[in-house]
Amino acid sequence: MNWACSIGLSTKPGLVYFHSLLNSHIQTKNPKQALLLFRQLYEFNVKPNDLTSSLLLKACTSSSSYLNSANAEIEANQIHTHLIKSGVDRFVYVGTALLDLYMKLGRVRNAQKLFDDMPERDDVSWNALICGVSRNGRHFEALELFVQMCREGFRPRHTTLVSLVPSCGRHELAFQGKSVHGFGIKAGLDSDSQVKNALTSMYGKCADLEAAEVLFEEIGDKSVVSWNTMIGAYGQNGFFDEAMLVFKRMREEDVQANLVTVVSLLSANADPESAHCHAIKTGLVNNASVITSLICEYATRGNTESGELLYKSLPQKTLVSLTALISSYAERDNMGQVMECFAHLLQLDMKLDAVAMVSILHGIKHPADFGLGLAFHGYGLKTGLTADSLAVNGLISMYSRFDNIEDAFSLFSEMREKPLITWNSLVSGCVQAGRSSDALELFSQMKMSGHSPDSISISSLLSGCCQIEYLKFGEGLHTYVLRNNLEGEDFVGTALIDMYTKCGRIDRAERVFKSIKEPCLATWNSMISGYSLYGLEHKALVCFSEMQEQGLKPDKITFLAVLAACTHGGLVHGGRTYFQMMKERFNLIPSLQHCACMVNLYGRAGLLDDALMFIRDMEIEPDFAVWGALLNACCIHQEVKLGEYIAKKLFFLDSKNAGFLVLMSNLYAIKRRWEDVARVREMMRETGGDGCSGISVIEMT
DNA sequence: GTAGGGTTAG
Repeated sequence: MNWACSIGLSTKPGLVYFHSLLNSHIQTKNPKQALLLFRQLYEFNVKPNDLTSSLLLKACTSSSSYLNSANAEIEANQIHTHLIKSGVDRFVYVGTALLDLYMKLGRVRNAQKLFDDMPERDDVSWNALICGVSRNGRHFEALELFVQMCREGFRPRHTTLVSLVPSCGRHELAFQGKSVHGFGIKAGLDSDSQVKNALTSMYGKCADLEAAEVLFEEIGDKSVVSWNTMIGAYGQNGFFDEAMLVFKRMREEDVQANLVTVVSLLSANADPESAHCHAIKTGLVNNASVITSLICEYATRGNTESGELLYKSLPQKTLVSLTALISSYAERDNMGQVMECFAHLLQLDMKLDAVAMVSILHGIKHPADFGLGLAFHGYGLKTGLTADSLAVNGLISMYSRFDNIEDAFSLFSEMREKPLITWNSLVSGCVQAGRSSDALELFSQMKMSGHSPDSISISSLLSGCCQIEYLKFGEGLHTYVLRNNLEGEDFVGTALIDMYTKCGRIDRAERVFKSIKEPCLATWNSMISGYSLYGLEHKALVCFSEMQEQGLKPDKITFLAVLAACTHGGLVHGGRTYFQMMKERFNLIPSLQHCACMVNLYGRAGLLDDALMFIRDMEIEPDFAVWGALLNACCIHQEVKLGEYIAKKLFFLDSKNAGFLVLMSNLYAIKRRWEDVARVREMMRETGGDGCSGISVIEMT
């Protein structure tokens, strides 16, 4: 009662007062105060009505940080119970507000049940349902509901389209998106500028920039949102200069940039300095979203410390900014820091969403962390996150990383909507786990289910063909590539070259390579290593210089291929020169693989002293492969003494790896030292490796 | 209505 006195009320405050107070809490996005006020109603013996409840629900949905808190869900259930008890749940608009709250909490199933049980529905409740389903990533379902809504005689409004259209902003639904656009035109809803913005964005996300441009130019009153949409459309498709030009036009037309403009420009990477400058000038640099974008910029450049500092500078921590940090740790295999972030998130009373979950799962790579992966799977089941295809996708990838294909498959089969990306995850999971036949089987299933495999599916499948040397299937994929105009894609070209090389058809690999207009670095690399694999070292080296003439800078993989080519051709001097070039001209630090390659080069040429000196001068500790290369050379040149010395080293490095014993046994055999051969064979039996395990695959035609 | 954190590939 003190509270009433303090604002000068001598009599019991009426419901109207509470409503206006609730309204102000909605304005200030303060659900906690709204809930407190609602509880106080009972102290005054005031009975809330349907409007009170709907205002309370609206207040709850007004703040995203509240929706992300662990309490929100419990309180939503309490409100729901209260609504049923007081009987106000029969009002359509109250039910719709509750549905909206459940949707924003990610509880799609609860919301859907609510909708199914509604005594009556109107177009607003349909809109809320479609909007929620769409925002929760169930895009195909959103489309189905839209059709159902029309069938049941409800007339979609422009808000319906604005809710639905973002769901069509993905390649697999591009066709449906066009249909919805057509529907909008027929229904006369397309003149609305919000609808046009949504459609522009949709076309941008489907990489149909021409359609996006046409729509954008059609918008008579281009708002800052329209401009941002077009900047984003260009940026997402890699047209950074065009994004910058639109930004210039926008400024010429005196449209004030907002934070979304800055964020879009930052992610479009179009001259980040000027975007940053602009942000500072306009004061937008203090904004949390802008800072989050900067955290990402630093993270992608490997500068986690700056990211951390920026995060600490944020007055209000958000899930998005924390996710940016988490993913930069996960990327760098720093699960310790990732888990600290997770603990921090719990302290902040937040919960994971699908993106945050995926970021964490991405960092789970080492067998020791597999338990964590299982725990997060459990977390997903408990919080309902596993209904989101994005989160399931992360789980499928995680399980495949540990060769746990059965669990990946069972997650997959339980999914109602299977987006292309999930098929791709499973396909690449199978290939990585060495189960290429399963991957190829999935390919036909995915076509049967109506998906058109994209460049990612094809590149994964092609590398599966390498694994089982399945040339015929690879050729089939090549035809698919040509029929669907995917040959221009970097990944596809590279994978094709790789497949043909590994399946014994260097001629075809060469033909594919020559058909590519502008090969990227990886494509050049796979051609160079193809040549070197076939002992065509001169072709490999010509390729290497042509690549540089095109203005491309070789990387570590290029040099692995080049050094291998020199080894095959016995080009000792060349190899030495390229090794120097790699370090001095291109500032690349040689890895153990490069060093093993050099030892191999010297060793095969019989320069065992040079090989030894090379190992002595190495800046990193030589590993099994480096010493193994030298032992191999000893076999070739029948150097028993040195061989024995190296074999001892190898034994201490990894006594379980029987490879060196095979080499030693061969070495003794060449020298006809049969007693020693027998001794080594005995050791092989003791270590468990018979030294002869291996398989060959012959494709039956 | 617009963006920011994220998954699949050589």
